[in-house]
Amino acid sequence: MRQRGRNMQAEVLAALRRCGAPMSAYEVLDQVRDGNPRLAPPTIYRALAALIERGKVHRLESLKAFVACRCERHRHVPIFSICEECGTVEEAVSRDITNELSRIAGQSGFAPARHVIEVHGQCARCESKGAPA
Amino acid sequence: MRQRGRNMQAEVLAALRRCGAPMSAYEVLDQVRDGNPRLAPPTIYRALAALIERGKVHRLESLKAFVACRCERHRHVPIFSICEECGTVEEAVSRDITNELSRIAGQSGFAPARHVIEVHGQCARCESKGAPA
DNA sequence: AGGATTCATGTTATACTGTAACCTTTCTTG
DNA sequence: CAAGAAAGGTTACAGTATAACATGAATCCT
Repeated sequence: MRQRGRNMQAEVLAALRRCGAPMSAYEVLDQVRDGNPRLAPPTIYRALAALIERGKVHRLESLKAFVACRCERHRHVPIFSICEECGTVEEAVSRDITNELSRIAGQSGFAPARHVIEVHGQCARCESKGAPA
Repeated sequence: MRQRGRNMQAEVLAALRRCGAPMSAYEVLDQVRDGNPRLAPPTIYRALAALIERGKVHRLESLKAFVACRCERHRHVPIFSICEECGTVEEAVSRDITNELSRIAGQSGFAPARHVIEVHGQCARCESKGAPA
């Protein structure tokens, strides 16, 4: 039951995984369109929203882009390292940070529901290549 | 010298401070436009970019919005708590978190340059009003 | 079976966010 | 004053996202 919805989601997720790097919604659209000539933005955004809901995809807020989740365990708080030279994104997890972050936010009685943690900088590879920060 | 540029920045910053809450660039535009009938987006975006550069304004990536910095000390890493009920935003600082975050990201040789930390949830006030998360 | 219902997707149109590119004005400096 | 630099004006458009309604397939219920 309720199987139809998963098709588009599967195609979108596959496109994101093939790419590996962050993709804009419109890049996903172009990829998925290959098979389906008439695909419009809402379809992609709907699939992305569902995948994010299911923890299969993350949105990189500071890049306006999307990536497939690389962790087996979904339902975690992802920490992204974003290289501004090459665009590579690493996904990490730290219970310490998320706990501490919840604690800080909670000091004023705030109830955290969703964390956005993104670190921009330069990856080891680009740094060693000599590109100055 | 070089004084002209600060006027627009001052108006934009004043608008953000008057408002207190996050504003979209186009909301700022509407505010600042009162005095200057023909003001176009690039002017606002330029002023915002300069203010962000100077640490006077932060961009809330997950809201596509801007707020005046509330801390006296600029050049810190801000941590934002964003209430999804009422839109209120609190700005906090934690050296522990930013250090730990840099450490985590640095494990793979990544050199952090800019941190984005935003926590969505429900503020104490909205929570007590009974709005269920 | 057959109609009602539900839900993903198709479709159209548009709103919102952001910037490229070029021009004009003002200020500074020699 | 001429030359140059920096800010802002202006036009136009690119990129991101969603509202609103139509369509069609699977499911449910009697």
